[in-house]
Amino acid sequence: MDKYVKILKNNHIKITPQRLVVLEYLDKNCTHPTADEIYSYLKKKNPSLSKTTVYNALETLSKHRIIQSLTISGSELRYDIDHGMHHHFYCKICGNVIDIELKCPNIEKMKQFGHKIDEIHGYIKGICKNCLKREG
Amino acid sequence: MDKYVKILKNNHIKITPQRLVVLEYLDKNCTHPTADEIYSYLKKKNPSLSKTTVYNALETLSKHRIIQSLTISGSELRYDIDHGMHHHFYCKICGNVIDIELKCPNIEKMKQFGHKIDEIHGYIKGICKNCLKREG
DNA sequence: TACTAAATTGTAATCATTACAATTTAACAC
DNA sequence: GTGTTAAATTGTAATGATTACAATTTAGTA
Repeated sequence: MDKYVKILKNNHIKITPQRLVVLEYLDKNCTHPTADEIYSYLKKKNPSLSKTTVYNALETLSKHRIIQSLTISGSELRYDIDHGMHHHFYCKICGNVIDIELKCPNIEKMKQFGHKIDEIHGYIKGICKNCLKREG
Repeated sequence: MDKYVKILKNNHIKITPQRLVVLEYLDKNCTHPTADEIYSYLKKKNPSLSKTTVYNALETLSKHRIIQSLTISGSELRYDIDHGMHHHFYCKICGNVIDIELKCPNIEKMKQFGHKIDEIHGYIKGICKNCLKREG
């Protein structure tokens, strides 16, 4: 069975072609795209696709923890296939979001506060390696 | 000399009453308010205050690292006096943002990636202690 | 194959933030 | 103190991401 069909089935999510292409896009493009970037790309091969559907699919997938939304840029949400704990770096110049493969050693300590923890995000902001080189 | 005047002077920021009240508000209210919350409150005693001015003041103060903006909620920016490294907890039910006084032990490890690091944000999302109690 | 709840679609609305032009003011020189 | 000027403030209009909603279509099941 198709990989993405299986993921939706396992999560008891109704299988639709729209959800499948959104999920596939996120699985194959680790660029942390915005909803609009996903929509614009998929629209080419799926002309009937609606942007609202992309938003709906992203919400459904997020709810089931298949993907996660990143608030790192502050002006729009970006999306990421959920592949284990890692952090993110946001470059203020080029706007790219880069995975930072570090675990958070604080997770255990968080428990002491008594809140129920669902998500942990580590956002680092600055200027990326490439932009540093280019800008001198 | 007034505490807030001194902060602006030290940062070579032109002193205006609008900037002073915004800074004072953030210093005295550690509730991580939105621009609109700051504006609404200050407007009462400063009827001529414009929301654009609040945004401008927040941007100026952020640029000089006197305050920082939090992208934790995803739908609006929240502001915080910059009082040393700490994390933030966002309650998905009541919307409150709570300080989490934990240092990030990863800061040293970040250097290996070669990016210039300006800001580090630790965002934890879930359900806060109070909402857990209330909702059972 | 038919049924039904749920998903998709397109349009319109919302809301935080930014752009911009006109007016006012802080800081500085005299 | 007064005059000058660049910068700040103000109000309005524009932008842009996201959400609301109603009509249509469809996935999953009997």
